[in-house]
This record gives sequence, structure tokens and C-alpha cells, in this order.
Amino acid sequence: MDSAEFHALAYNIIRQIPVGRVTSYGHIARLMGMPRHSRHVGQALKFLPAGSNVPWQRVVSSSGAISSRGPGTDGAQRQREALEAEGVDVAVGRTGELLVSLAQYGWFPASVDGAAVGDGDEDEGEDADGQ
DNA sequence: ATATTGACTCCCA
DNA sequence: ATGGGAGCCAATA
Repeated sequence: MDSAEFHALAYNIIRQIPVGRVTSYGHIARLMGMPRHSRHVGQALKFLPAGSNVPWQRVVSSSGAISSRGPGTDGAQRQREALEAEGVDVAVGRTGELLVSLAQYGWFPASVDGAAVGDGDEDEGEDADGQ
């Protein structure tokens, strides 16, 4: 698979995250059939062109924490605002760590439309969507 | 071509 | 529950 295809697939999945919900890099990678490419999902978001309809803000780490990619960047801050605007409650730690309750807003379907699940490490699980 | 980094995750102390 | 270290795959330097 090409990096461009990887990005496209990642975007395709991220676009399907419902409003008011968040998921993790690792899960997206898993849905793509590449559970070991968690970091590259974030990488793809970095390649994300402006104006795209990809809700990158709904993607956080597996701990539900928003990675503060640099003290001089406001990305994490904007991400929090965007999430709160969608109704997602974001907790802020002492040092400004942004935490989202995955138990409450986490969205982890076993598979999504257009996703290629099934590449080596595969452990099917029921939708943890506990609405 | 080799070394380092990165919007990560998991396991063990 | 928290903290530190190793594992991973690609992109960049």
C-alpha cells in the first residue's frame, strides 16, 4: 500500500467517527488492518490538507490523552475546543494535559465501512459502544 | 545507506 | 496507580 492510500484509508475511517465521540490512533490502525501503524495514523493527520472534512480532533491516544506536540503549538488547545464544541467533556491536568474519557466518549467499533480488517494480528471484539 | 524521530502502545518494575 | 523501557514502521535528516 502506498502512503497516499494509507492516508486516504485513515481519513476514510476518521471521517466515520460520530460527532461527540473519540477514538484512538491504535484503533484506527487496527481497523485498517495494520495494528502496528498507530503512529502513522497521526503521521497521516499531519499530512492532512487544510479544508478537508476529516475530524482529526476526534483522534486521541489510547489513554484518551491528547498529545501536546510541542509547547509552542496550539494544536492540542484547538483540539480541546473543537471537542468541547461537539459536546465532549475534556479534562485538563495540572500541566495542561488534555484528557478525554474513553469510557464515556470512546468509539471503538469492530469494523467500519470501507475498512480492511484482517491482517495478521486480529482479535475481534464487540462494539464497546455503551451509549 | 545508516541513524534518529515521531500527533503511539504495551509490558514490567 | 504511576513510571520507565522496549517494540514498531515509515518518514526525514
